[in-house]
Amino acid sequence: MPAASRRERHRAQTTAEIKATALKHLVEEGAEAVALRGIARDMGMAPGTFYSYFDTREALLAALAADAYRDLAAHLRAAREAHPAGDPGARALAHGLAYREWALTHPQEFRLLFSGRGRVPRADTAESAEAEYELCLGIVEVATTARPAVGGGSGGLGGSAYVWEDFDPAFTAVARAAFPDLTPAVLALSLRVWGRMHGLVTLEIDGLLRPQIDDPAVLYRDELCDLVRGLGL
Amino acid sequence: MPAASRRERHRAQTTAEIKATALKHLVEEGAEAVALRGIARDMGMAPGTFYSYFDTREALLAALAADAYRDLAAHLRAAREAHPAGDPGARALAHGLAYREWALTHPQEFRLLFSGRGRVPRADTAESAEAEYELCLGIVEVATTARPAVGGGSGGLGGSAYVWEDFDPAFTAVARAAFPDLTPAVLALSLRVWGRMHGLVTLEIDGLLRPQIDDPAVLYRDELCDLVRGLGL
DNA sequence: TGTACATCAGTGAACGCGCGTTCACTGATGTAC
DNA sequence: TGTACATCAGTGAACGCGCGTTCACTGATGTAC
Repeated sequence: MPAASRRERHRAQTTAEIKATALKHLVEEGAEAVALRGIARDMGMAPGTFYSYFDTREALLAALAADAYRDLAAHLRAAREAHPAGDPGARALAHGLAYREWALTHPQEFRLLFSGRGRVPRADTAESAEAEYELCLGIVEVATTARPAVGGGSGGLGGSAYVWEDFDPAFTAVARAAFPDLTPAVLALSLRVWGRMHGLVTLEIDGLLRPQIDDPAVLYRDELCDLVRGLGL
Repeated sequence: MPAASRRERHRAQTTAEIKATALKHLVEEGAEAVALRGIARDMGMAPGTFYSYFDTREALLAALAADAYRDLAAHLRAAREAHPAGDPGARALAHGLAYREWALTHPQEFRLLFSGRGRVPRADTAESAEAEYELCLGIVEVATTARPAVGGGSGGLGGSAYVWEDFDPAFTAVARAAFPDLTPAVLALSLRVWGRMHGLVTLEIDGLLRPQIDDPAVLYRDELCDLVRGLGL
């Protein structure tokens, strides 16, 4: 592969600058405030130039979303891996705490990823779908460490019987490749675990917890501890 | 009180029509699509007329949100009251199922209430604050029925020690008036219960569950059953 | 190494759109005597 | 009951804004011979 040409390097650089400028607007004012003209203005370029780099405004937002997914997934993985594999409880707890931490420090990105899909860009490229999967796989990793009690014991996280057909084939293929011991029950459990983390965090981000309780952190930690206990870790 | 004048009746009627038209747009296209000019167009009136009825676009959205809160709270209460007070487990389960049901049948209203506060109108009138409280009180009602195990037993939903000062005084005043036996621990528990219901429902509404699991209803029901069991009901 | 051609980032103007809000004004409804 | 005045819903035009996207064109960078 030959060294990147001047054009190629410049192109990559400008693409990055567009994304960086867009991200600035996203962070400061939210996704609706990410406007081609605003970005062009900030960069001192003509509005039309944008279309040399992205097909459409949606494509830009999709790119930002893919980046955010990767960033979040990396943050969660780092949190997990700060604890030894032999202590799955600590890893699960760390993952959960990191989820809230990232959401609080990146509220607009969090909203971009999780709020109001349909009007916000879907992951269409293979690249961003991969990033989305990676996030789920992190939770699956946590769930796979759960102890037998999970199966349906009266104390643990019981549930209905699940079979592979209940899930998206593309996703299960990836998940089973990553975790050979995975069972449908554990996959279902993963989604429930995600739901538990997501509920309190979303309520807090959207300002629905704050007015009523001073310190949502304590509440969230309690919930996570319960969760870890429920997983038998 | 004298009978409403012709003007008053007409005013009430037009206000209702504006809200109804706005709601139609909200339901069909989302909150961003609720536009004064669009509403005026639909109603065959001049754009400026709107300002005889609402101070601003935000005020209209706040009114819609207050209505939605009331509707949701009523739906949940009806679900609870379909079961006898002597069966708190059934009431709790019904409340939880009704939460998802309402969200699925009113996704845009659900988003209006819970997504991206800050850019969406806050409840500013005493009226809409009341509607917001009512929703919380429904969950508190569920939580107050929880059995002693809640206190911190290893099997139930344990947690940190909470005191009244951890919560918003205005809210606790209302809540304690409604439920004299209420303790800080139960109030904290209420918020956690809300979080559990909210997490999976939000993920589903935002399309994050669907791609991966075919039938989120089963998952959600499992989660609720676990919750009810955790509450000792 | 130098020339001829292709590529494509970037320009600047324009298209067409819809929005929230304001304002001077008309005309019907309500009120006071 | 009738007249004089106040209220206020409703009009229609305008203000000023920003947006996404397209298009004919310039000029620099890259490629082939």
